[in-house]
Amino acid sequence: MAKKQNNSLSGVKEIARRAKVSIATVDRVMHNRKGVSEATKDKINAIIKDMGFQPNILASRLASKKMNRFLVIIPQSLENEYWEASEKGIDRAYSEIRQYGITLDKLFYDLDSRESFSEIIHQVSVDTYDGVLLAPIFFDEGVRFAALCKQQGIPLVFINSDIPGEESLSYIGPHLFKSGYQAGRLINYGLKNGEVLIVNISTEMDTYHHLLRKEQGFRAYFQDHGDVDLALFKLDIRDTRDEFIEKELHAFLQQHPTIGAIFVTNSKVRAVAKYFEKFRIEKILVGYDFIRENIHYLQEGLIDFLIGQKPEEQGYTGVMHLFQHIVMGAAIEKQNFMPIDIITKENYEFYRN
Amino acid sequence: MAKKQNNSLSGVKEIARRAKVSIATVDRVMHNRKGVSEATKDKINAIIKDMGFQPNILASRLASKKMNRFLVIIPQSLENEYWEASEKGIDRAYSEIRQYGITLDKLFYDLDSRESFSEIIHQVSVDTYDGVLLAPIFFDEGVRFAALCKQQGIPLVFINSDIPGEESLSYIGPHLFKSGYQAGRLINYGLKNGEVLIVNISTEMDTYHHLLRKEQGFRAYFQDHGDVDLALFKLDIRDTRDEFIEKELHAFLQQHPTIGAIFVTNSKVRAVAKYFEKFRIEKILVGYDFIRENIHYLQEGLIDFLIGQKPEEQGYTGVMHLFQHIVMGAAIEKQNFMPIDIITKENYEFYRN
DNA sequence: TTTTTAAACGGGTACGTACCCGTATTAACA
DNA sequence: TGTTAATACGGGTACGTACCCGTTTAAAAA
Repeated sequence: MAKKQNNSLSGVKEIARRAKVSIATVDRVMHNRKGVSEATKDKINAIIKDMGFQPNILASRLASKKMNRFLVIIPQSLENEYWEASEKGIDRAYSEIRQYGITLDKLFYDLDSRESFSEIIHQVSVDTYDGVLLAPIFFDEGVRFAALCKQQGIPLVFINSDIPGEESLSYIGPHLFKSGYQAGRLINYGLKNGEVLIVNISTEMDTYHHLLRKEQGFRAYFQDHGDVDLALFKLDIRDTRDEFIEKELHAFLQQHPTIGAIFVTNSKVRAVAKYFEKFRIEKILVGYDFIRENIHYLQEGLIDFLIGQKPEEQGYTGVMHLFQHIVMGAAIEKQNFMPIDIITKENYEFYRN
Repeated sequence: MAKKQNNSLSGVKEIARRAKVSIATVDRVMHNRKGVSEATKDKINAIIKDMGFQPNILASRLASKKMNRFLVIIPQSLENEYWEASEKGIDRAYSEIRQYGITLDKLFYDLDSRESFSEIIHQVSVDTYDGVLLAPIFFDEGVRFAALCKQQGIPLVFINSDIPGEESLSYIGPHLFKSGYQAGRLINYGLKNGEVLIVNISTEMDTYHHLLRKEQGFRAYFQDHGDVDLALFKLDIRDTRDEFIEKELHAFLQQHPTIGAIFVTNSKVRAVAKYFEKFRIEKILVGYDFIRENIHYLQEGLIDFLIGQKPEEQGYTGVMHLFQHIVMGAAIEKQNFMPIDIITKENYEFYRN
């Protein structure tokens, strides 16, 4: 069963023995510190390569006692299941790596307040951190913050939404355009007759911009499949209160009774489902995010498909990327798109966000 | 940036100081070894609880040098992408935990040969292992092996297919019935007219049994949704060669030209797609597994949906469960169903198996 | 040549825990 | 009371790596 190890022919000690130098010198080479002649450096590197030597991370972390500080800046998760999941993923990652000497600070901003974000990035001293995870909802401020990190040489990981041109360690999040494209397919596949309506529900301009990308993907699907010549209607709702949404929807659908399917570009699909329930409307309904109310309407059969964006995994992966890069010195994929998950009444119970 | 730790008010040393005993005694209590009086044991336990002490796993593993041996028994992955993925997941998990002093042996049997499996379980000395991961394709032999492990007190994890009544640490794999149910939904949602055909392609009885569970789920969907009164046809093909499959399919479809959708209960869906391609047939086609050929036909638009069973994750999770339980002493979920992933032409590029 | 100075390297200790081995303490029995 | 034997405990070393500090060696300057 559980036995003891035997090998003393591995590790830095063995390398030192083979190279006829001390452990300290091997160590210097491994961390490319100065104080080693080119000759011995080459010899040691050759031996390391030959042995396929992998340093013992346990011993390494134990001995170094190096502490790394990570900073996380995400929207408040209060009453927001999506960001709650994201934070959960962050916490899960943290619990796995804290024993490696990581500390993690979390800062939250208000999803509806650009100022709250601005405030945070002005108050925090980024240079006290070794890595930052950011959900850059607000574009301009995000750009400024990224520039700051770059200048300080601090690795920055984006989750949920990307700021393309900006330098960053990696992006982890959905491919908005293609998830909209996927929604197009799902609706086109099932639609027997009638027209299609796209609904954007948002008050903030920045978040609206994300919805537009999904809408573009959605429209692209129907353009690419012109065999079905279908009218695509669009409705922008600038208020997130249920009554307001209901009113706008109702007005629109009175005017366009032939609508057969609705695509809601975010998690507010629940409000549309609620409206459907109230007026006993049966249309194809597709929206976003694995959150309680949406799942409820999925069960009820009012929502046909939800597209999941894996916020939990985004948070987890984001922190892990920082860890892999900063602590383990590993190379990181620059673009890391989440899978476009299709959630239905039949498979939601097995779904992992 | 990266600084040093400061705390010397944690760890066994601090416990020893508070309890006015030596580190060795604290250690004895923590591993409940004998040689400690009840009084001091209680005192130390109280302090541990009070401090909320968590032993440093790094130091612990480093010092103990305890080796754990895991055994993995799965089908040969040669020319089988599904099991190839599974093995990849196992290897990924192994590479993450090997530094904790784990060694892992892999044994492979032939998916088409019950004897090859029988042979393995008779030759291996299970008692030299601390945990076993098994893909129990062959039912009876699986039962026997599970009994053996139970008798020896060795934790056993099943992946891919479960042996219900049997004692095991956990099961990790798909919910066959519900994945079939999901397929039913997908077909019913998209089917404009025509009838539905279920195709089982398998030569081995044991694997056929798994297909049956999916078929049952599929049928259940149509029973639960009687509003669509639809004929469900069924075709069993007992040979996995493409020509044979083509012939059987062709014969059947000549007789039943009104079939509008086909559900193939395993990864052999590629053969049906190939047939569709050859004869330029356009019907809804749903099948299983994220493997190269299937993806190809997905791209071509010949397969509409693939249901993924996450073999890579199954393998990974399986090994990790053993590790969590045996090394970390953590509690493990007994049932661990994989998500029922829906893969389409639009989202396959982001899919992770 | 001698002195200065930097480069190149080795010795040794520490990280937090595991566990061997030896000793002090106490109980049990002759 | 002395002897034995178990019980209770402490000292100390090891795990593999990091890194401080000191010493040797060689090159440059005097």
